[in-house]
Amino acid sequence: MLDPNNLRNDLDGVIQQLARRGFVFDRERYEGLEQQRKALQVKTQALQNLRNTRSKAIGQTKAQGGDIAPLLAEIGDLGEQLKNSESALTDIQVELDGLLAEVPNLLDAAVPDGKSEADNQEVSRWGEPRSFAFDVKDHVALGAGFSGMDFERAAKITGARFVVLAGPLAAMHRALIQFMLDTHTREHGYTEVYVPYLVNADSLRGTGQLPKFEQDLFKIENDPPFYLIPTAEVPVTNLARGEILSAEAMPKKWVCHTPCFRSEAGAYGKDVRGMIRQHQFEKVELVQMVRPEQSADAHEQLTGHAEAILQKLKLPYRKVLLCAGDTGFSSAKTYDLEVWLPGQEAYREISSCSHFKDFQARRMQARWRNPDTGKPELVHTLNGSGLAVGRTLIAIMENYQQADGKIQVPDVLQPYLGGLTVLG
RNA sequence: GGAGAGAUGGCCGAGUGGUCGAAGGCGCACGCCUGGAAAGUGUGUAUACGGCAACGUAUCGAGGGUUCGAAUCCCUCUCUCUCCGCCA
Repeated sequence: MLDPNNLRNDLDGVIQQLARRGFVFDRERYEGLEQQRKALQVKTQALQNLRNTRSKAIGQTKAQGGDIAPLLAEIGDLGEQLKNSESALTDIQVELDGLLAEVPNLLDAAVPDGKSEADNQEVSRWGEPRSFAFDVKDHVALGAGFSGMDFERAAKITGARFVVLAGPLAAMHRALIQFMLDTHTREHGYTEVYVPYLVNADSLRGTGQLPKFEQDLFKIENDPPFYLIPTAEVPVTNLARGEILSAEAMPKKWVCHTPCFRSEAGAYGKDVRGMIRQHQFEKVELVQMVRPEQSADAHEQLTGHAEAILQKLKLPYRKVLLCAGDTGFSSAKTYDLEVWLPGQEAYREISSCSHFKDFQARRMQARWRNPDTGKPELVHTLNGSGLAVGRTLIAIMENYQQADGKIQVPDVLQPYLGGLTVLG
């Protein structure tokens, strides 16, 4: 949610900034609603004031043993008027909230212009893509080679865009989760949390998936409805919803492993081969809640924490700053980390690290008490994948493959696999 | 799933129709006292919206209702706790 004061004071500026995303702000509707809101609010409060003073007078008169009949007569249809005014005000506010809930965050000044992925800005590269003396296979072919990756059976059990992993691949998948969690908790200062995988609508509104992106979610009929989490960002960030954190408790740094569920509506035909785009996948997520003045630094650090995993696994990657058109709804600034996939001869997204500033915090009312002012203020939230586990598995398979179709185990993972050095 | 008890400010806790945004205590902040500290003592101590301000309005788990007036009465829901059942 944008700062309502910002909208009132600098509407032109806000509209201009939103245009960078290609978002068209309905100025006329907003101004109309805002005007009505103001008028109705003033009117409603005046009526409430009248009711309060009259009622108080009745109370006093009664306490003194006076006759309240004339006072009661004076009230007339005040109650009716007030009720009408209040409900009109509520209607306007609901409409206004609905309008504002679908407005994306303002972009950070550093975000480059652009419409799509093609306009993203490469910031840096790490590692050298390996050259192979044999024909490289992609992860699907490699997985089929030792029967560790089975899409047919997954389709039988459930449907398209699911996978069954078996044997050493399943073990490495698990080892990766463990390795990532250990690294972030032991070396980067995060606190591990375990959270629900089903969340309510308020949580999704808090982080920005609702109301606009319901089609991307799996919804469970329940009263009230539950949703399968599309990312741990939702339950973890919402830990602070409606709370006021003490200054000493900041910054909050949480790491959380969860499965993630995405309906991938609108992604038909995209990445249909293999494990790149699934309805269910595992992710280790980093979430931070920091003081506003520290959030820019925290964003760089958090991205570095995700990079550290790729570096320890010796996987070549590049860091990309997303352009205006490719930056997500709630984010002010996003870095993607893209890992090199020899099977595709391309860098593919494996982590997305976003800085939301106070956009999510305002939706959630996640605050901290600023010792300088003594007042509660909105926190800044950040998160990033550290990393997407399935895609990391793929990257290891493709980058560490041997001519015989077997896969070397990265050094850092060997302790997690009982010293195993080769899969296959 | 069955039975019962609850939800009030940072915390504890009073308050069953009127001047209650809410007694009292704890905590916290500032001051007094002190050589310094403890104790004692004084004052202050929620959030949001509107307003330049004075101030006004709302909020006692949430939503609805009754009433001139609701923390207090009624209805629905949510959550917490206790006991029974069931289960990993």
